[in-house]
Amino acid sequence: MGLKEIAGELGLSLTTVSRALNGYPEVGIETRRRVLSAAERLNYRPNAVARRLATGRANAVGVVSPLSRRTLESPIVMDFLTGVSEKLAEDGLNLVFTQVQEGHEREGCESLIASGTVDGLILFSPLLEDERTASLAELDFPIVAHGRPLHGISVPSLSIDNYEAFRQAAGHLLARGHRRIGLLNGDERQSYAMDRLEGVKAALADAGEGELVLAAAGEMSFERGRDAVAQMLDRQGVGAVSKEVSGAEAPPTALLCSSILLALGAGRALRERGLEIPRDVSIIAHDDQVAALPPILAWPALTTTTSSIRAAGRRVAELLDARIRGEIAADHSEVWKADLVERESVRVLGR
Amino acid sequence: MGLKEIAGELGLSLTTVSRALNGYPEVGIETRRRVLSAAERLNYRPNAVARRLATGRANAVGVVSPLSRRTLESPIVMDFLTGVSEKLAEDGLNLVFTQVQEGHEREGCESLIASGTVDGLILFSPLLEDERTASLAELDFPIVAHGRPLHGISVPSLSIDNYEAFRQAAGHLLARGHRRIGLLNGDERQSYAMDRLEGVKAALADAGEGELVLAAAGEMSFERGRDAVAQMLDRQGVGAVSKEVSGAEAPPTALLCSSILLALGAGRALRERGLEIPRDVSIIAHDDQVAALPPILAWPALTTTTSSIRAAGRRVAELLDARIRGEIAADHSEVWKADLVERESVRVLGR
DNA sequence: CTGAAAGCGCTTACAG
DNA sequence: CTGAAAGCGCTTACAG
Repeated sequence: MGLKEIAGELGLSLTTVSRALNGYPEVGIETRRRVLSAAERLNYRPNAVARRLATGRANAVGVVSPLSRRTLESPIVMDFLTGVSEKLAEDGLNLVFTQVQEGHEREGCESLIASGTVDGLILFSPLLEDERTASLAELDFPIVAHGRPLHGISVPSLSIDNYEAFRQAAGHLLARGHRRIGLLNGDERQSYAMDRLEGVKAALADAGEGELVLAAAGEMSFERGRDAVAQMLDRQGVGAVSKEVSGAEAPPTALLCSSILLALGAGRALRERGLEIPRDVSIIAHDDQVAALPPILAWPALTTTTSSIRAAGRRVAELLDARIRGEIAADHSEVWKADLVERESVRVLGR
Repeated sequence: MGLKEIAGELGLSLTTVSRALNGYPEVGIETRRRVLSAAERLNYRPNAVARRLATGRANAVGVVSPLSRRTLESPIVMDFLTGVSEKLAEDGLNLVFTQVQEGHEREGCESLIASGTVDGLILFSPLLEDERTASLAELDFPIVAHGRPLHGISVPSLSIDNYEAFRQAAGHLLARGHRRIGLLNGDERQSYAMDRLEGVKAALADAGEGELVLAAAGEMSFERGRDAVAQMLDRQGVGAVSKEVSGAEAPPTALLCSSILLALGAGRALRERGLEIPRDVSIIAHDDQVAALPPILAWPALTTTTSSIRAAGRRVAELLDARIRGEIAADHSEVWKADLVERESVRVLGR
């Protein structure tokens, strides 16, 4: 069931059979018909490995994602991957998935590249924001990043406008009378989290009033959301929230959360202390539109800044495809706007 | 930076260089040293594609997972994948990930196999339980399944003892005075869900009392959990639950849920109607120990049957490795026991 | 202990 | 429109 068998069967050369199968124009119409039907009949499947070696094209792309940090965000990674693989499947490309220990991203990429098993690489968010992996951009290999690259790296990238999304979200709260705002952010060494922090600050500056009374950064897990809020409340006194004690030491009346999971954790800490959303504390969270974690998981349903991570995955795969074909430049970058979707977790404060 | 360069540099043959690099014993100690240091100096990376073609070994395994049904369970798939990829990374194997449209599992597997890019295949749960993919077992290709294969297929597999887990969970409820039990199950065409249903039935039979008053099967999402319980309550009247009206038409006092997400949805439906867990309804859910979805996501924390899907992923990868090397038989199967972990979602009913 | 040569299954100039 | 031949970068009998 190799090319050779077909050629033998038909009394043709390997060359002709190969060309007929690959749709080269110079093959006679009748010859092509015969080849195609023989291939069908013999259930011929080309050996991708041999083809790779001959053409130098792997027909596969790699996705590199750091292990430990990501695990807690697994639904997000998975939805991204689903988007990527949908698009790749349409184009007949394989997806080689590599999780690497944090800090070993560079090696992971290099060995994938050197092994010749991929034509291009997708970096999931934080990678390019790590100094150690910054040099990957100079590797002269097709790479597309999800996330805004730092350090002046020029890699094609797709990111969402985190700055604007969180500026708008904070503005939304300020317009509804909130003055003490908290931010439960992701790891602020990563651009998306940095941008969100800056966005919140910008909104406060624009408004000329209000302050950021809690700014926690780190892992975006349920536990951390709960712990951060619990700590704050226990330190400042639970009563402070509902009684709206003023002053710098008073807890926030509203929380911006970088993920649904973080918001769920925050909600738990509040509820454990008898506080209610949005009566006592309002919440806006960022929603990657992960099927497994809808904003209605929270009670009440969360107001969110929304952007589909799955659609982003699709688009990143498209961009990588284009990049491999040399159709887009190394500094191509796309920025998607996130939508503010109002639900039930924000209260208008009386004056 | 190929073998040829090193050979040229050192005045050795390709043969010797290749053998030195691959640790063959018949190479002179001094020769090996020189080759190794030259390889290091020239930053030699073997071309995996060429090696594949020459050896017939791909040094990669494929994971095939159906697309649509899985998306809602993405954290589970992802944690499984993480387990698999951890183990594969240790062994220097690549992971080729393929999501296929439901019903196209067979094609997905076949084309991966035919392409020669993988040495073995991992089937994620439901695959082998589909008649169309049953024939894969006869393909004479190393395959390991996660889940209990149906139809007398003999593929090495790892599964958890779903029957026993749910029998025990139902027994736990029966022992605490519950007589009307509901089951929110996954798709019962799949073995894990079938087994859970049977387990519950067995417990009821053992006890000689109690009945299954709600048995819903389908997608394991938050929405479906909520809708199934909402429908039931709205049909039978909310009051019926807390007042513990007896009779066949009365709603369950306890719910067994095949996933945390399902339990969260059920909890939502209850809360929306003013019912509380476990005061009005007790819940036990199955927990795959997915980092993103801990049982404390629910309020109160859920009592669960627990088994790590990530550890299962690791083990499945190990089994596939062994299978590829011919170390285990086609009918090798492992069954893991799930642990019943008590938390706060089960109430003892007064008599 | 080392090397010349064939081969893995394709693709693709090159020649006709 | 078709074919003979070289080549992709390795591995591995086989011979010495």
